[in-house]
Amino acid sequence: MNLDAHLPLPPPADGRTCPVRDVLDRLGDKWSTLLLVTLAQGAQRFNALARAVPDISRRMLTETLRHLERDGLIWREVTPSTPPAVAYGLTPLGFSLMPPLGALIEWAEHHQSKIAVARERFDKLPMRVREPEPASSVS
Amino acid sequence: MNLDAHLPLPPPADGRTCPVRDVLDRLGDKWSTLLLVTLAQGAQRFNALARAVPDISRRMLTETLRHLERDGLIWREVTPSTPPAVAYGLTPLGFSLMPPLGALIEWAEHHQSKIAVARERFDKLPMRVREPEPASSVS
DNA sequence: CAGAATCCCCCAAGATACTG
DNA sequence: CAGTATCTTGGGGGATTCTG
Repeated sequence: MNLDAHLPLPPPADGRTCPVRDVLDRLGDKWSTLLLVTLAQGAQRFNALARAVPDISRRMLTETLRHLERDGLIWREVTPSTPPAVAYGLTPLGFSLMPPLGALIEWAEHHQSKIAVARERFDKLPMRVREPEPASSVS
Repeated sequence: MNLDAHLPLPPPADGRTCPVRDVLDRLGDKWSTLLLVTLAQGAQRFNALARAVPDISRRMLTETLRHLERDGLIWREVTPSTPPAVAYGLTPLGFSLMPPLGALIEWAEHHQSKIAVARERFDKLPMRVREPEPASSVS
């Protein structure tokens, strides 16, 4: 398998100036991915999103949506009625993220059982199997 | 675009029991992705990894490697010589993650400029453009 | 309805020092 | 060389309360 074809990372060593880090860090926070996936099914209003992701606090919902909007991944539309209605949806840029993101999610779904097994095996290891005692033939 | 084809998420709303979260959370931490990508170029020894990723502390390097090993994404091989030599490399499971992960990285590289522009635009917004004063026609 | 503001806690992660 | 052990801090994120 040619990995370079998949991993054209010019500066993989430098973490500070690497712009890829910025993007990946965002996706790595607790709610961004989940919200993007939810919005991929269609534009939603604020409370609809809150219901779709029950365990998110209002604060984090607002904050995460703000970040995603800032990055241009979602749009925000205010209908100034009373009470106001605010809708969110994916931008074209946001939609363009879906295929790779979906692929990653599919990978996770497809291999979750293997990972669970690996974790179980690792955890029941006697803790010193990985560190074989240094042959005590010293005396 | 058919998003369901990319996003077969049975329980997208439940965050606690969703096993996809576990996996994605790991990839979302500060060093996992970078180490996986580095190891994709070939197995490396501990200090070689430390040199390849200069700004990681030894503690985080050890800890992140341990997590990845626990998840079955990388293997760890101890050669009990003096001084000991420990090598790390991707397992088949780890390699299987590379295509989707590489795709995500490519997406990030390809769209970083758009994101940068979006952020700039957002940040120079007068802060109240997004919140038009509610038409006070309520009487 | 859609947030803003505030308080608080936990832990990821850095720095430093020691070891087989 | 390849790690531990300990101390410390920033900020991510929860709970709660207030408002237009």
